[in-house]
Amino acid sequence: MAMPGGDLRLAQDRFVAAWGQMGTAWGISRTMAEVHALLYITGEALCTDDIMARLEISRGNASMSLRALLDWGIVTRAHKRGDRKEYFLAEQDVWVMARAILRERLKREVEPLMAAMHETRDMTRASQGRRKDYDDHHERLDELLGLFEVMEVLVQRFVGPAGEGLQAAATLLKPDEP
Amino acid sequence: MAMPGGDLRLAQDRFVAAWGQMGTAWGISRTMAEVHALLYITGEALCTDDIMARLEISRGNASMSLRALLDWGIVTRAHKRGDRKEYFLAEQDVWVMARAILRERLKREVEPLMAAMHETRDMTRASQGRRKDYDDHHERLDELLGLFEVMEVLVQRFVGPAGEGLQAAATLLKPDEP
DNA sequence: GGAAAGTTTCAATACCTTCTGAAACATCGT
DNA sequence: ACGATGTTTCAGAAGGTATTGAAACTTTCC
Repeated sequence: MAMPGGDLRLAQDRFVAAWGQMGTAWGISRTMAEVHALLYITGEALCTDDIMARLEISRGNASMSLRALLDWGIVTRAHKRGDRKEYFLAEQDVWVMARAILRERLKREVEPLMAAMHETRDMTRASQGRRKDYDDHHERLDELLGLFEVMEVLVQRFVGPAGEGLQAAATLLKPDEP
Repeated sequence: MAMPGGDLRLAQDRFVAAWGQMGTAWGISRTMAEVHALLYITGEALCTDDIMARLEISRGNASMSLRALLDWGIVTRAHKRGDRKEYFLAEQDVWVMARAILRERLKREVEPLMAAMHETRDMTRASQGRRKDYDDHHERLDELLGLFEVMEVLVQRFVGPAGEGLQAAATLLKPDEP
């Protein structure tokens, strides 16, 4: 019975805000998350000016965020016939989206950490097997490296190239619950 | 060949720095991550002053970070006989640690988001089935909610109360590779 | 009970990331 | 080739979170 029309926009705004919030909590700039949220929830191809207007952000900010989203592979360029303006479209398959995000974060943040841990371990290799404190140190590093390796395999397996794995695994897991 | 003794400390510092860096990238304060890293990698029970000295941070900061780590359940209090000072010890089982971290973040960041998405969907329920744009909007929200639900189940299943699931799953997955 | 040792809180400050706005740059149509 | 339209970059400003340092509070021991 409410007047229909404005509430869709309100709902979109709510979603954009929530998604933006989540972004900040996970180390993604709020605007970047909001731009993505807007493109996803509208499902439309929007141009930079549309985004600027809707989110009330500057051109520079919009441009930077769009570039980053393109880098992440969760937004693609689109063109409208007879219009040389560039439009942007969010990946609509949430599984593809999740894959892209996980892959990117794994590459950017987890792999450097693992490399650092390996280097850290090498720093004290000379004293290995001669002193308990050094051995304990190595074991702790190895435990952590093991954890990350397993997680990496899991992620790559589920959201890697094949992709449908996650879905299958999830349904496979559910029946076990009472 | 290198003089042994100092290099363990250097290696620990390296690890602390790397872990701290990772923290910031995932929305955890650098200091909190560093305190945790220090406690984990030394494996020792350290008191606030030890941590302050080693990390060169203020008392207030150390206190806040320790409190947060206790809240997360990845650091516990420890007492030394004949010393009324409080010491802190990091959880040494990396699987327990991972479980605690995932559980906490799920609760703090994912669940509020899901709640917001449900609310968002309810905001436009009135127009459901009457206009295509509204229906598309609902479908997009449902897709995303579905993704999060599956991920939640996965995480809860693997790192939930039972705990050893992840390890098993990982070894189960590995053989598939060529 | 009171001094000493330990712990927590909080307003002020520092720091760092994000954002703006404008200028430089690129591309297209005529 | 030139003007018009669209895009990127960047130095400076804004904003927000993390950190400090000191004061308030708590506990323990004599």
